[in-house]
Amino acid sequence: MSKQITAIRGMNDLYGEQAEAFDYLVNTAQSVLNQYGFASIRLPLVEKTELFARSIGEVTDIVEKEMYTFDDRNGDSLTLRPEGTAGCVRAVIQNGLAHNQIQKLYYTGPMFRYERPQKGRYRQFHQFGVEVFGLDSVDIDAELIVLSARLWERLGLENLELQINSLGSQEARQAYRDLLVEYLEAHKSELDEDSLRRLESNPLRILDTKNPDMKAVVDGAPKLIDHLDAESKQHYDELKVYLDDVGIPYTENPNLVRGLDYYNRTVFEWVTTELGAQGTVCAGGRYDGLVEQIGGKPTPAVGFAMGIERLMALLIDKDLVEHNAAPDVYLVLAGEAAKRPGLVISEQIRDYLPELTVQMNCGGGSFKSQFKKADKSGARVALVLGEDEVQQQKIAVKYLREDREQALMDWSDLLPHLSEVFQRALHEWGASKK
RNA sequence: GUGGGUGUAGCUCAGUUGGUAGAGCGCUGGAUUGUGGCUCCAGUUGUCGAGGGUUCAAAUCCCUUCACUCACCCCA
Repeated sequence: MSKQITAIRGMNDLYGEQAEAFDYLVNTAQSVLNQYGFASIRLPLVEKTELFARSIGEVTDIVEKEMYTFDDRNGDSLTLRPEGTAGCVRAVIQNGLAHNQIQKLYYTGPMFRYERPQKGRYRQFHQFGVEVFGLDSVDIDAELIVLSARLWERLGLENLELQINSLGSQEARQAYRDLLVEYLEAHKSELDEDSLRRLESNPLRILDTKNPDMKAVVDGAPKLIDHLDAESKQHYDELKVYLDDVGIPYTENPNLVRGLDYYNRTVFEWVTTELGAQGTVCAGGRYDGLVEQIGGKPTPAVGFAMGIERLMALLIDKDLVEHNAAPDVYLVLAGEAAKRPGLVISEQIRDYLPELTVQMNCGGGSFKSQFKKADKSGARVALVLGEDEVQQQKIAVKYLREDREQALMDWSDLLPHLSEVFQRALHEWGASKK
């Protein structure tokens, strides 16, 4: 026996309940976004490596050690996208979409990061991203938060906490960063190993530490919110007013920073305590400088991304997935001789009553086991097609889960009666169910 | 990259102080039932994650390795 080929670590097959949850989530998100007038954009999975280096930040962990990077046959360095914003911004610039116009876009698909897998974190994971270009004022920041809240409501998700913060302008943030480093240098002896490393790479992230021993140091640190530039301060205050207006509760988290370099001003996260360590289910913010940084004209921009696997896990845990509708009709074939006409008749039903879903039993099985399958499928009625001694070339409509039959008729009579019989059957079934 | 836990049937797992494997679910067939739901009977599948070692004998003890999983880190 040859060695079994397995999937790549951290890249999972989704089937059954999970696949259903995935599709349900994406479809629902899409429908909400369409409701808000956002348009779909489909983007490549592979981009030039330089794009991510320039946008995400050269010294982030993502770029330094988590990207799937390889050489194309012509020697270009390419990378499987580790996130969606960079590619979206590139596409918007390249296609002139931000030229004196506003774009409200959404996309979904796989992202790739070489990380050690754990709950809610995989090497191939999926995001649903939303990006808006060309709007500077805070009402769009608010709309993004509001529409995400509506999505949670549509999905039936409760207990998601909204955390907000402002990073200020690039300049204010830089100035604050210097101030923070100065403070932390003075308290270097109290810092843990991770924080000492971050002091070099990304000092703002020290504020976000999970180490309780660091609480005192972090609490004593200067707050970014106290060092915002005036415009950002006003922008942030307005955001809170908008959120109050629509009645969306939020928590101000002064330690909420971003792993990606390009954010400024508004940042927000929807978090849950029900998923273990990976509690952020949706995160985003403003990135006004990024378009220019990647080579476009200065264009304000704001967006967010949802982690599909994490939301899926919540939906499944709470049994919130709206399942695919059961078939209306399950075709039971009594005897070998019924197989051939079975296909013909099931197609005739689909032609005649295209709104019905018809599942045909294929591959045989005993009469009894076919009924078991019919029952399991959740179908409303079983259409029994028989050519054996019992059925004698008759069609029988049987109500599943009820002690009711049945309209026997010859095959040749099927089509004229089909509509009437089914409609009556389905109607009565529906009525009895209520 | 670091640390903990776990690998036995398609799934969930049991397997006592070492004696070459079991249950439930599922699946298949049958009995009963109003040709399906409940009940009952029968059948079905394993290189016990992989490689090596100790032993008369290893799922069980030792070493190595791989995979899964949780946490750190990172992040959606």
